[in-house]
Amino acid sequence: MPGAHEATTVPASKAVNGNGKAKKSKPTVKAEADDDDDIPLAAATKPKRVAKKAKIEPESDEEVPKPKRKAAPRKSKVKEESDADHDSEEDGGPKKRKRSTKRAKKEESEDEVPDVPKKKRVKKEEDPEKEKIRLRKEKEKEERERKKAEKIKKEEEEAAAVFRWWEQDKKDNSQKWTTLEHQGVYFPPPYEPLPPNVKMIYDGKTVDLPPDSEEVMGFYAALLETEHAQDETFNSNFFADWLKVLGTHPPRNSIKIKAFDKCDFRPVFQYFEEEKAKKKALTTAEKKALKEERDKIEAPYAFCIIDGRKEKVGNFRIEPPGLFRGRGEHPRKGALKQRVRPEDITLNIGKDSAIPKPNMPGKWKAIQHDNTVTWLANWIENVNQSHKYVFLAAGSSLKGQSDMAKFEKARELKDYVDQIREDYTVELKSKVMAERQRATAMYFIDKLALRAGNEKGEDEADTVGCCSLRCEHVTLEPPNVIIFDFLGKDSIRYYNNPAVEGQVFKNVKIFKENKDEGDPVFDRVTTASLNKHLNNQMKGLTAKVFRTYNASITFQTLLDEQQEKLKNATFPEKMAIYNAANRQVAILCNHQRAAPKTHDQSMEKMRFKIKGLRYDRMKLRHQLVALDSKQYKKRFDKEDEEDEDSDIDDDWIEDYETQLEKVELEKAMKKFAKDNEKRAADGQEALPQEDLDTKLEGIKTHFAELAKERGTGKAKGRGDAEKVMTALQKLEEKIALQKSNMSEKDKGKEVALSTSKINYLDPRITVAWCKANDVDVRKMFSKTLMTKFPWAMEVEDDWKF
DNA sequence: TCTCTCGACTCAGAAACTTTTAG
DNA sequence: CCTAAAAGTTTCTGAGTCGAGAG
Repeated sequence: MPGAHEATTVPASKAVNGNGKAKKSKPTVKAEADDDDDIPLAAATKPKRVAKKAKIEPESDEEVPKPKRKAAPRKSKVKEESDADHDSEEDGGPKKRKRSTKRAKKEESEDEVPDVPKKKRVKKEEDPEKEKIRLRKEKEKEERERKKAEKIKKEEEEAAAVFRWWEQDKKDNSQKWTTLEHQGVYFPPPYEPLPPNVKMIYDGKTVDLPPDSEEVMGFYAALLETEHAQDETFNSNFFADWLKVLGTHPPRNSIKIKAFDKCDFRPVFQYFEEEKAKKKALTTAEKKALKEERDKIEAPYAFCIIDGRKEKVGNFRIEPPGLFRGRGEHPRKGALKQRVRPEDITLNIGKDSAIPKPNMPGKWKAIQHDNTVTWLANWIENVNQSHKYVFLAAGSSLKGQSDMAKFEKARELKDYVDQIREDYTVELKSKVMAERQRATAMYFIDKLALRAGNEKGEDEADTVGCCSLRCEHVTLEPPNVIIFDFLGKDSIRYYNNPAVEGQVFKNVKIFKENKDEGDPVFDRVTTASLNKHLNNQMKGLTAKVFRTYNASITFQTLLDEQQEKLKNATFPEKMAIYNAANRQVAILCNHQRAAPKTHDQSMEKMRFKIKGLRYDRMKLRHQLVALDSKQYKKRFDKEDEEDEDSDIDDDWIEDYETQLEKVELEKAMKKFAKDNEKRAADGQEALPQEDLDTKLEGIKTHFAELAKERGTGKAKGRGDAEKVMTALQKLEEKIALQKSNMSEKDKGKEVALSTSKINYLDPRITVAWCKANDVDVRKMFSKTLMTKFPWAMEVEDDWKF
């Protein structure tokens, strides 16, 4: 790879290596196009060096994003107080928190149980049956509420129990722990052979496989109706690996498996489906019992003791064997991922800690006591020889610390970013090709939030990032648009056509000259060289810091811009504003998801619903015409109205009304039947049939009237014009809301918000925003996020990124 | 020096599972 | 109120980034 890479870069490399005469390959066309190109080399480099120095002493105070500490005025005190009552937790105040929280917790949890049984005696008059039902319901409701409250209490307790590392002064970071105890890893249960009647078929004959080869066959059978089974690479990798297993574990009924096409895995697939259905059919209680049992077995593995504190372990379950599911065009997808055994695993544990015993036969590969790393166990996976680790959970102190450090580093960039931008803007015109390329790459990383883009091997999917972009990935569209179209991380397509600065456009044009589609755009830049340069500009700065910085600063800015709208907003409105900002960041970072399978369908549903609302609105308008046509004319523009509702024609109305009528008739009948059932159960006489008949007749008459109104532009009024106006108003709002919901939903169908929320948005932005706008943070952060970000929860409402 | 490889960590979307909402 | 579907959350594990050290 490296060799090939070098070989393809001839023209540009010559240009640069020539150093003094670097110019020579460039020429001609563009020389006259950009005059600024001939700044002498010395001049181009010198100011940069000066600038660099200046940067290291952070004397530069003139950055733009200045809205720091005092920017936002305190939000209304009143609100803060009034909503504080339910969470006594949070207003414990910063000072006494440490001691008091723990104690308070205990007390609360103790005296919380007794106050439950209170509803017991209720008037026993009226209908005893009804009374019973009512009682039961109330109890259930109480129960639910109690559970909810308990859950919240528990959560708060857990929160109170976390080690408040962010209040300590942090020191040396190279040592990650002093003592470390843990239970090792949890191996999945051994393979259980299929029941004897479940067999795959080869060339029309059932195959009697021994467990080892049957297991691998089952891995594939389970995927029969997924995309994987349609993939040639996947199939051939699977088949090759399975044949190897079959070599040592051949069918017991001496069938020779040779051709993939002759394999029929369907019976096994069907068996799996049945098992799945059985599992799904279990009652809630049964499922719960199973889960409890599992949790009990796993409990010892779920926590470790680090420096004397109990903390959660992340992925202590060893990955079960299966078929490797690489993303995109991964050449190894479908390969057999073998069962991991104790012999594969190295444990990292404290010197004085007891060595755990594996939960399956075998001995650990090795035991080490390296406290400069954070992992508890590691092994090398057989498909790509990649290292796998067991780490602590996201909410642990170790992870929390580095997470916070990441955001602090990104915030530090605020103080440098202006200078850095200035520098690379100058370097965009550098005579030194390497510098010019680097500056251009930095421009993309900064403006477009591209990833660094390391080199990749032959045995991986062909994806790229900034530094590894190839000519085929960027298309120039004069005067200044660059079209990016490439597969990035996880083979997710990045497509964007930003207008760029003229110099950047020119540069890319130069970089692409005399190269083939498959040649790198930046042949003189590597992620290592780029990061080295960035580190010179700011200690600890790397390409990925820009992504964090840009995501968070964008988010903060967007939220700040919406501040006005938030003043009197309802909760859903606030939520919408927050999510809109979140979405914009996700788009910047190109975080995608597969559109939900049911998306189109649910869009159609919404559209239909809105049309129904518009029908209702039309009827109301027609009522108004009948009641007070002057008022109507005053309020509505006939043209507009007809325009928007042009799809509501008489045919559609007829269909719709027929449908409505049918539904209503059915509803009435159902209700009648149900009422009678109930009465029968209560020993009462059934309602007379004519009750129903009258009702049905009424409905029919109503719809007959509607049918008559069709096309007249008028409708029978109910109530006065005033009332109709009010109803109309409400309906308008409802329609607008539904429409906006629909368009938001559609816009967001392929955008994944979660990735940025978890990894890129400084949680303190959210916490401060929630405090300032009187929103419960738990509405914006799921439980896991809450436990992931304990360090962010105490910022003031005016905190800014 | 510079490049290459290894190791350890963050970040990524899909799948599985759970809770909420709609009908 | 009950069920089914949708929405939301958590788990899973693959795919990146990037520093360090060897050659």
